Amino acid sequence: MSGRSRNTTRARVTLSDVAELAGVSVGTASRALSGNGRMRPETRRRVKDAAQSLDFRPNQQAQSLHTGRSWTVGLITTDGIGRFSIPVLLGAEDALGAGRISVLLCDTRGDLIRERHHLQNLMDRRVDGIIVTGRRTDPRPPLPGVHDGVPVVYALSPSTDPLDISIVSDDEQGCGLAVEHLLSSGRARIAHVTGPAHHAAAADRARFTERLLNDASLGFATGRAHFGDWSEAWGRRAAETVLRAAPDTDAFFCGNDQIARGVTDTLRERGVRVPDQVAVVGYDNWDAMTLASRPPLTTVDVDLTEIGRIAALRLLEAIDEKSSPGLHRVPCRLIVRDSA
Amino acid sequence: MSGRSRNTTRARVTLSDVAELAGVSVGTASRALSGNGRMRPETRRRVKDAAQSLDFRPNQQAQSLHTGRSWTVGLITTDGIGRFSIPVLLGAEDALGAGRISVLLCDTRGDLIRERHHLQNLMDRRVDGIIVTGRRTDPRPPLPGVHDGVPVVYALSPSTDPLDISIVSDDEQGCGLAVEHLLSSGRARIAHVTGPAHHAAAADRARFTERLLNDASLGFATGRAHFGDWSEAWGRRAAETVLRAAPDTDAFFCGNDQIARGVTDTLRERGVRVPDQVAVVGYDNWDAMTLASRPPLTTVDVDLTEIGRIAALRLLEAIDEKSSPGLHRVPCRLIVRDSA
DNA sequence: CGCAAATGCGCAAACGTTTTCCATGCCGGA
DNA sequence: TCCGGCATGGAAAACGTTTGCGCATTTGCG
Repeated sequence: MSGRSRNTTRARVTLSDVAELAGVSVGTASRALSGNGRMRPETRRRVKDAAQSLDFRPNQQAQSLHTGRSWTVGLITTDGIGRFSIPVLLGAEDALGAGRISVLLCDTRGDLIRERHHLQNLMDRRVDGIIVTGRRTDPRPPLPGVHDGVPVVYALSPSTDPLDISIVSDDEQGCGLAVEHLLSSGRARIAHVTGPAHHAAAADRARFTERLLNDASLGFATGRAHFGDWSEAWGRRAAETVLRAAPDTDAFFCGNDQIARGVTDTLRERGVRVPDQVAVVGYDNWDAMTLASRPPLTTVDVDLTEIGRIAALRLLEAIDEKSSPGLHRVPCRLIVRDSA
Repeated sequence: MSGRSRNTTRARVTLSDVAELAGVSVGTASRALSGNGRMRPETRRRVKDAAQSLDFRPNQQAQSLHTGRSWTVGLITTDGIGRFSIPVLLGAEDALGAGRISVLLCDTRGDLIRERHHLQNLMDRRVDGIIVTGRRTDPRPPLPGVHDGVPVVYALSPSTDPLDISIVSDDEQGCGLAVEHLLSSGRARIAHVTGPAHHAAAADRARFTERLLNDASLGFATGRAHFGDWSEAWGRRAAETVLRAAPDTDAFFCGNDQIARGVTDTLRERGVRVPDQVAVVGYDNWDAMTLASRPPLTTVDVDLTEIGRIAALRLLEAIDEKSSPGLHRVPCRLIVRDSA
């Protein structure tokens, strides 16, 4: 056996090795490989063959140093990396990875010190752009101290500055899908159970839903939205409350899937048939909840991956100076299962 | 208002700007800031002051080009970025970010082509090391074509090559915790419900559990482990089966929390009191399942964050040539809640 | 066949650092 | 007074690319 360890390739090959083998200068070799400059086809061939036979790969650091582009973007997630930021991240990585751009991951865990530190690091590395994302849909203050020419896109949590580029979910349209679906299947006594009132996701959805019901000359079955937390336990409790306050309720529209599942459990245990007697619609389309629920939940899918993808595309535009500032809303989709 | 957009700082400052302001040469400025070389304290001060007043930050790309270290590691996740790889990733990012090392994220989505592509990209960027992680605990073939001197650590899914550095969860010890807990609380008719037999996580845990029961002169309550999938629905069905086959079963040890929750639901609906009559123990400590379950689940916590952290530390060692090859097992913890 | 234009390719600067080597200038000691 | 040695800091090479410039050499056209 050779002394070289397994799974390895030979030491690093530089452009000058290629040039030497091809019998040309480094400059020519560079132009031959990049396609720039005019030269005899035969020369180009010779260089390309040399590069191939040596398995040459250009040193990105050297390239970046010279061109000023690092082909890297920073992805800052503020609220830990969780169920919401992952799909966004995936969508972004997908759109960026299609080109030669890589993603530097930074988790700030909601800590401003850490955020500044990571930001500084990203600037030092000369990233071409930055995507900021977070768990909550509440607006967040813009990143402080970003250098000129480094564009930033906010995904999921928009920036408070309307001139920044932000990509968010279209909650209003999402609520529209749910309400529409319930109304068109003949429901008219709709209750709304959701998360904490101080979360934008809860407050906004409640507001939109109320307006939509009003537009149909209806209101909440219980006269108000029920704010609590995002848990199944709250869903279970709230369902009891609603059934007591408005026994003729024929539908629950819930602020997320966990609440919806809790509601469904209470209904089933009380012998209320879903969806025959009461319909239930969730929000988020979280498989682990919607599929395990009995019956599986009809829900509003916030297309997080698409949000990430669009954020990445917008960032690429901005990097190419084709900026398009402002807020962009990504539509939701209704996933119809058995609960409504 | 100035023409400069908000939230920005002045154009990039280089070391030569600093040197000029301090009235020294670039070389001297470099030494002054890095602490290398001897020089008059006053000169060093002058340079440092200049650097500070200009808000100088060295260009990482230039540094890396010269020193050969990129202060970057690649994190390849093979199975999409999911519930299991996230905490690993977080732990790694945590341990690495403490230094000046950043993480380049690569998601291969189980595609070998994509894996090669990402790997190539990481090599081109001259990463200092690579962490490979995946959703499954099944061993995976080592990364092909890694250059000499670029260490690789496998987290969660070990490499099939025992000479590679792999960090995995200690399933045997984890099962020990669960079985121990059940036995010491007087259970003796223990059933085991778990995922697909062709998943290492399922097969291993079943094997370990059986051995542990045998050590206590016991066996599975139903005489065998029950393999299915990782879902609640399977847990619900399996519970029925077990209760029919061995009505005197007094405990369920489940391969994950979803199955455990399903089991618990069936038990409750059949009027079996948990944990009074039958105890239930899950695996993974997935909050969304364990806390929403009624009662909340006692479970084995696979310390994924710790796995990520240790993987990062091992990688750092390997980068500094203090390699420690082989498999390393991270112990689990038992989280006792109300179900057992 | 001669001249201008086009083509092909090498040279060297540049990107922003780090580091090696070397030239000062100053000290003390002989 | 002269010299060795040390402290200080400058010049320049190096890392591996890209690219502007200019010199040959070929080509085109009259």
